[in-house]
Amino acid sequence: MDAFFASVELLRYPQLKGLPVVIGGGRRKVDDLLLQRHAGRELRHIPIEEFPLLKDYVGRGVITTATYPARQFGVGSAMGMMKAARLCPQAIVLPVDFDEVRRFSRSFKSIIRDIAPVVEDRGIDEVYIDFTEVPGGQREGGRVLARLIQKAIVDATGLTCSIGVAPNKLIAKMASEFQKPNGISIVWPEDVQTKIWPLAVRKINGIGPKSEAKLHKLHLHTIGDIAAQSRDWLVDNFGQAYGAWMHDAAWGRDDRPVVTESEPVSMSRETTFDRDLHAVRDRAELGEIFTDLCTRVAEDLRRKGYVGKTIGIKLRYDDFRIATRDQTVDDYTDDAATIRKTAGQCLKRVDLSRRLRLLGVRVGKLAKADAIPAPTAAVSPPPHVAEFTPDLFQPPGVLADSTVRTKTD
DNA sequence: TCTGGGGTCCTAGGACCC
DNA sequence: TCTGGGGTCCTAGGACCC
Repeated sequence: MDAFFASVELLRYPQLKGLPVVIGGGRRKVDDLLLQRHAGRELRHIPIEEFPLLKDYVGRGVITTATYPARQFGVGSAMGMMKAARLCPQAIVLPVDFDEVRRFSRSFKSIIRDIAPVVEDRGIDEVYIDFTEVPGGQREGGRVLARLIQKAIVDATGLTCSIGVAPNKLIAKMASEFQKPNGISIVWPEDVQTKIWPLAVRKINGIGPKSEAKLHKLHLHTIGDIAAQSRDWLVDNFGQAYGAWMHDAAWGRDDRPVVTESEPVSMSRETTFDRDLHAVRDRAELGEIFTDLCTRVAEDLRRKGYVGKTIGIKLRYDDFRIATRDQTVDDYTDDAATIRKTAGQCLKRVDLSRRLRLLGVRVGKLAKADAIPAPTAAVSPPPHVAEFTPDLFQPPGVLADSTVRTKTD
């Protein structure tokens, strides 16, 4: 989908069309006042001058989506709001309306599935579609079907998308970027040398900032530069799995299927604080946030019908270092109090002397709740078992955690 | 003036088992 | 007295993606 979050907002505020608009920042920080002032009035009649501007933004958010006019100023996804404000102070800023975005996400995906049923979910604004067996899917190299999908989506939602058609997911993903916005691009196997090899290595889905930096250090800048290396050389420099994959990717080889169904692996909630917090000095505030995160993860699990048995925490320190701890318990759970207790034990095993900017809670090793029999009290060990088995080789702070493991003693 | 939130997958060492 | 080769699970960190 083209500039998805921003496009969804433009449906409500068509008066902003053609202007630099960015979506992002904290929830409800930006336009509550605006909406209050205009309660009962049609949103498309709110004067442009009354929308909040990026230069007035304060906070720690990043940009989720920028409209194409805003991108001309160098503003883009994942950029900090403060930096964006310097590049384009006059941009209008709106918060993310997740409920609305999810509504449109479900809508465009369902429209696609009605036309071509083999669809792989790739997040809120992206899918892979298998054209192979769709009637007419091969006409004009897929262009006819791509046009049909674009038209069906724009007719139903008013939103545009860009489509890449290629022999595999790897090339299709790159092709989808060629004609943005509202474009279609067809890439044939024989086009790899002319259309793919000149591109920067970073355009490969799977090469991120770290690998890009390493490739640059080795004087490889384009995908063609990678393709010119031997498989063995790439394996020597990037490891067996990644090196071999990189070689295949540079040659446009990818045999991954379009996967239509998958089970979640983990669910988590995390939050960045308005200001950095200290475990001791801001104990009460942190405690509240912690409980809230556990409650919300538990709600997510129940709403979606899952239970999990690996419970973990994530911290981000003021210097941006990340620490994670997790612990696998004996019984699957979706209970907020259980999650909080176990996550609390994880918290004791991590350095809390530094100030924190983020706290997160995660539940992994998920299973469908209805596939797991409810745990019975009878299988729990008597409490005294735990009390008499302290582990002398662990530092004092870790003792609490050893009590949980004693069932296996 | 720094840099969100929700995910997946991979690696690597250690415990433990047969 | 010196010591195998599988395998799985757990944990921590990290790269990457949308």
